[in-house]
Amino acid sequence: MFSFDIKARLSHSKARSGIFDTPHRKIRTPELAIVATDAQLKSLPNEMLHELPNPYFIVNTYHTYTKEIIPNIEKRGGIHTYMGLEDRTIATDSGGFQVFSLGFGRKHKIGKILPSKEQYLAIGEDDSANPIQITEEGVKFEFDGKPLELNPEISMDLQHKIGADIMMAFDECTSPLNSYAYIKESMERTHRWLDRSIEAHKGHEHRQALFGVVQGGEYEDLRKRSASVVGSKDVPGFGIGGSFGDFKEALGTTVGWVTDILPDEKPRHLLGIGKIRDIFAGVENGVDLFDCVIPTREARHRMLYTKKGRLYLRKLKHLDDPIDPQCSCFACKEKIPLHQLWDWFLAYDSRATTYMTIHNLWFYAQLMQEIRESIEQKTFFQLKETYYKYY
RNA sequence: CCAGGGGUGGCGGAGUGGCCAAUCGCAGCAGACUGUAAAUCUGCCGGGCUUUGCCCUACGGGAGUUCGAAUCUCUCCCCCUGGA
Repeated sequence: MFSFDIKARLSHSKARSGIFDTPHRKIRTPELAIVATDAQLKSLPNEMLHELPNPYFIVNTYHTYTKEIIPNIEKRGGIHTYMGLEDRTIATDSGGFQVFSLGFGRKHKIGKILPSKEQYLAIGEDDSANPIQITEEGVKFEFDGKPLELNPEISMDLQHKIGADIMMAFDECTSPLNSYAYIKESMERTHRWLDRSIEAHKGHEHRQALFGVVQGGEYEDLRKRSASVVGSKDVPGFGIGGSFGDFKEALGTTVGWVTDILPDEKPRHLLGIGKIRDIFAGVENGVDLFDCVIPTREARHRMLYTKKGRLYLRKLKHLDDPIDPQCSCFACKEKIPLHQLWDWFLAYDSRATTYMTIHNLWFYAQLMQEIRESIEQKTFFQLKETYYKYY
């Protein structure tokens, strides 16, 4: 269980394809996890989940905890039966990301990827009035008026209850606005939290794979330090989190510092990354697993993924054609015309976002398969060229 | 025919003498979205320009009052609600 077999490697690159054996499925890598924050996909009825082509999903511990979904998951005997996905690999995020996204990130209305240097200078570092208190012990916050707490032990306990195949160690995701000193301090705390996560996970190793998470922001020395500390732990795989630099091209380089040091024979999951260019950059730098809200969120925002790039439904709303005649998703197979999707959208008919979500998920499933095959057939760089024309 | 209430930008609907080219919502146009507080958010949205400003045309039509009117008066047209 949790063996990782690398099937093919690409020369002049760190890219590899492989098979990660998890209790519910052997997933072929590279693969992207679809984000099901509340143990369900937004805009998609649970009954339809098992009809999706995607083999890998990720559920959020923070949200299932605060919304008290976990007891229901337990009652159904775990996340796989709860979601009706007995034959898929499911991961859980630790809740650590919310420390950032609901704390510092929300205060500054910023994601972990910095939009521009100007914004950085305009905002500066200011961590006052962070609604979430972070200490060595863990994190205290309020939800719906009631005080709650999250720390490595609590996160592990909750993730055990959810029962996913892959779990993430409890970490803190820092912002590009944080100082070097803060990112270093936070990273070291994340390392200590990793030891506590591993300790709290004892006895569950056969059933659930705990991934240690590498942090260190955009700094080479911190990333390398984190990779060597986290990489030395006896865990079956690794997450790579945080921000990767103040311009998008830095992602590959930053990830590369980490994957050079992490044990080669274990899988790496690049947390929360999923733009198409970034997937290619990640794969090229030795990433095996990804997860991202982009396919689902953008579908709800009427952005359709096709081989010819991202398409605004708004601009195609008069067309009688399906989204992509080559695609085999439900929307395209049923030849649902673009104008119909638009009419549904205007009428607040959920079929609009449901079909668009399904389409984008199909697109990403297909993309990941093409990437795997291209590594095995040594055509990865041609494939990358093709996609870079439109993405 | 009488009484009352209305007619505002593509639509809905504010405004009732100057700060009104006119709040706001919808639709329209452009963009964003990376371990999901997101079917969300941002910008534009009468026309033209030398676009932190200027000019033109505009709040049913016309005529007035006034330094100044979408806002007041008169008149005409149209719509709605009661009553003959």
